Amino acid sequence: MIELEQILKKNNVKPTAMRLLVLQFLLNKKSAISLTDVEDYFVKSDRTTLYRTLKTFVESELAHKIDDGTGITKYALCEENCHCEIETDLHLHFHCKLCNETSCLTDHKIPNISLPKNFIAEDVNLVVKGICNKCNSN
Amino acid sequence: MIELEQILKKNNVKPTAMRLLVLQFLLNKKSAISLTDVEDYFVKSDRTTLYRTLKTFVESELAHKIDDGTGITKYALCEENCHCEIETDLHLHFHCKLCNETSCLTDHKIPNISLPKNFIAEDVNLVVKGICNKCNSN
DNA sequence: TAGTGTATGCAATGGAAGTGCATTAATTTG
DNA sequence: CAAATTAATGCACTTCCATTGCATACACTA
Ligand SMILES: [Mn+2]
Ligand SMILES: [Mn+2]
Ligand SMILES: [Zn+2]
Ligand SMILES: [Zn+2]
Repeated sequence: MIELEQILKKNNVKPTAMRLLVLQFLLNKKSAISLTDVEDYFVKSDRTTLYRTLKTFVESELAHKIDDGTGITKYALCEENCHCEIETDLHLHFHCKLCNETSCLTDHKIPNISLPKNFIAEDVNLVVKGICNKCNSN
Repeated sequence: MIELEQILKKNNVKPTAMRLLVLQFLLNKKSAISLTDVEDYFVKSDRTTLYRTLKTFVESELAHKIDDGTGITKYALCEENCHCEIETDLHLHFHCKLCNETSCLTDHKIPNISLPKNFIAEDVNLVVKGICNKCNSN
């Protein structure tokens, strides 16, 4: 678990006990998680602490926030060397209506969007809703 | 203003006084509006009525809901013959960080999104945030 | 005109994000 | 090591918006 510490330190986040645990939790998840998910798992910790832990992760570019349209903010760890850049890092997010899971399709980068004259793009959010591969095979 | 009635009737919405007024309000707006926008304009009407009016419009495909990432639901009238179909009707939405306005770029349809094997797309939300043409020229 | 269904208004609820402040833990400094 | 400073945590509270329940008013039909 020294590795966990390294990850945090690399991003200039002090490795507190709580942060290590939340990081581990995130690492184990293949799909994006909500604050409530973390809260339900770490029942003994305070919601605010968990909230701020996630916030810290996002601010230090360890994780990114996902607005999947459900109204509940999701979080997922960033890929190695991600800086959430619009051209290189931003990717498609998929929300399954059946299992209700949101996942990062990191291989599917946001396509180039042409905008009308004089519009400047600084951020893009692309969410596809539908049925995921797991639910589709049932 | 008989035209307004026609629009509502065409979509099987009974043309009450309130609905006609809200429809007119939407027609006059070039950018998307929030429930609070409507509420601020029609100060004498109840918020719930306005809320349900917008809901009715969305359900009868007269308008569409827009999740622009601000956390505040926006509404805009649909184009003629729109059925909010994923291939033909869904379009790009732009949110300006400066003037805080969200607009429908109806000429910019959602590009074809390739998904991994066995994923089914049923809905897509594409929002670009940045600086709009008006704010850019200042 | 009576009766039925829909629309409206008011009050209350719910869910989630975010903040203020006191307390505790960690770190720095003398 | 002890005192002082800084950072992290926990608890209570707030805010904001979406949504619902229910009573009343209105519109339309038989
Ligand atoms: Mn992602
Ligand atoms: Mn639109
Ligand atoms: Zn699924
Ligand atoms: Zn603008």
